Amino acid sequence: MRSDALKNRERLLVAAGQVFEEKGLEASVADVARVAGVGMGTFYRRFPSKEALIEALVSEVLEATITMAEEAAEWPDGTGLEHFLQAVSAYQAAHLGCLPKLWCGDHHLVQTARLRVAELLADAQAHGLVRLDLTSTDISLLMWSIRGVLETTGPNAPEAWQRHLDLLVAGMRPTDAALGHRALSQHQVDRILSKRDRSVARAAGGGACGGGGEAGQ
Amino acid sequence: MRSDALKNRERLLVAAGQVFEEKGLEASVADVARVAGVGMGTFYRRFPSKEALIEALVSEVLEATITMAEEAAEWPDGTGLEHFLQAVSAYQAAHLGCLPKLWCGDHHLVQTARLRVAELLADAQAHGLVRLDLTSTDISLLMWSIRGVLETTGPNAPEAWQRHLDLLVAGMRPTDAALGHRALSQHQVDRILSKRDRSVARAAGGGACGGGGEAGQ
DNA sequence: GCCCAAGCGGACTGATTGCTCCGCTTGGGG
DNA sequence: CCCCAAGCGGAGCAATCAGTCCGCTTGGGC
Repeated sequence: MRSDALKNRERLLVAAGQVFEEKGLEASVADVARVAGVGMGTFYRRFPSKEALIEALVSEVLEATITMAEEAAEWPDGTGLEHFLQAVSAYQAAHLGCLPKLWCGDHHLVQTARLRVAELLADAQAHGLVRLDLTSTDISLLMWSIRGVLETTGPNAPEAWQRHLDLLVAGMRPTDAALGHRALSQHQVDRILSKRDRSVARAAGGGACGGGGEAGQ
Repeated sequence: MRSDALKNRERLLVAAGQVFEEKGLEASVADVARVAGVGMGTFYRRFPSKEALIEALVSEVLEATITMAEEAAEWPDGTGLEHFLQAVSAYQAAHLGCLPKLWCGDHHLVQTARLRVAELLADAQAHGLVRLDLTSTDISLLMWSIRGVLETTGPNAPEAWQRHLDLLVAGMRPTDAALGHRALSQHQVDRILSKRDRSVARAAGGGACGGGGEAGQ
C-alpha cells in the first residue's frame, strides 16, 4: 500500500471516531470523509463499506481490551479483574464512537476477550475478592451495563462511569445474601451476541442519547 | 375525536411498540402504519411527526413509571425502592420499543419520576436497607445501566436484567467500604438529560444492538 | 527523471425515508 | 335518514444516504 493511501486510512479512522462520537453511527460517510479531508472515492478505496469502517473501529477497541486483559492478569492476588474493569471502562469512555456496536455481533475478538475475562474472574474469586456465585456471563452483563451508562453520559460527564463501577464492584464483593436469580448461560450470551444488531444506531451517534449534539441539524 | 380516529391512534401506538422493538426506532413510519393496518395519511393525522409518536410511547412508559413509584411508596420499612426497581425494570423489559429515548431529553415527566425515586431512596436509607452515601443521581446511573442491559439482551434473554439488578442491589447495601468516586451532581444529570439526544435511533432500533433483527430490510 | 499503476476527488445514481396532498368514505349529531 | 366535517388511503415529493464511476494526479521503483 502506498504511503499516502496508508495515511488516508489512518485519517479516516480518526475522523470516524470523532464524527461518530459527535453524531452517532448514523453520521454519513460523506461527513467522515470531509472531516478526514479526503473524497468519497478515497473512502471507498480504503474501506469496502461503511460497515467495514465501523468494524475496524470496533476491532481497535477489542484488541486494546484484550491487551488490557492480558496486562491485568499480571496483577497479584486476584486484583486483576478490578484493574481491568477500570482500564477498559476508561478506554471505552475515550472511544465513544463505536460503543453501540462494541459488544454485539459474533466478532471473534469478543470471544477471546470473554475468555480472558473469565480467567480474571476466576483469579479474583480464588483470592476471595469476588463472590463465588458470580459467573463470567455476569461480567458480560456488567459490560453492557457500563456501556449503557457511557452512551448516556457521553462527553457530558466523562467520569460518571467510575461511580457506577464502584457500585458494581461493591455488589461483586463476597456476602451472605445470595443473588436472587440464575445467571445467564454461556449459550444465552452467545445467542444474544450472534443476533444481528440493529442499524442504528444506534444511532445513535455514539449511541442512545445524551452524548452528542442532535445529528448536527 | 371520532371513535374510529381514537381506535386508529391506539392501533398505531401498539404497532409502533411492536415494530420499534423488532427493528429499532429507525423503522420507517410506513412500517408502523402497515402493521397498524392504516394508511400514511391516517398516521399523520393522528401524530404530527414520527418524533411525536415516539414521544407518546415514552410518555406512556414514564407515566407508568411514576405510578409504580407512587405505589412503591406504600411499601413498609423502606422496601419500596427495591420493589420499584423490580417493577420498573420488568415494565421496561416489556416495552423495549422506546428504550433508547426513555431517559433522555428533558421530558417533564422525567423530572417527576426523579423526585419520586429520590423519596424512595431516602426511605430505604432511613430504614438502613441502602448505604447512606448513595444519592439519587446514582439511581439515574442505575436506570441507564439497566437500560443498557435491556437494549442488548432484548427479547433474547428477557430476564437477564433480574440478575443484573440483583448485583446492583447487592452493591447498594450498607457496607464499610466507601465508594471510591464522587456522585454526579443533580446539575450534571440535568445537563446530560437536556442534551438533545442523537438521531438514532440510537439507534437505534430498539437501540444499540442485540434485541431485534437487523432493521428488517 | 520517467512512467504508470495506484490513488484521488467529487459528481452521479438508485434506494429509502419523513412527510404532504387530494379525492373518496363514513361516523354520528340533528 | 341525511349530510358534512372529520377521517381515510396511498401516490407523490423532496431530502438524504450508501455506494459507483471516471478523468485527473502522484508516489516511488527503475
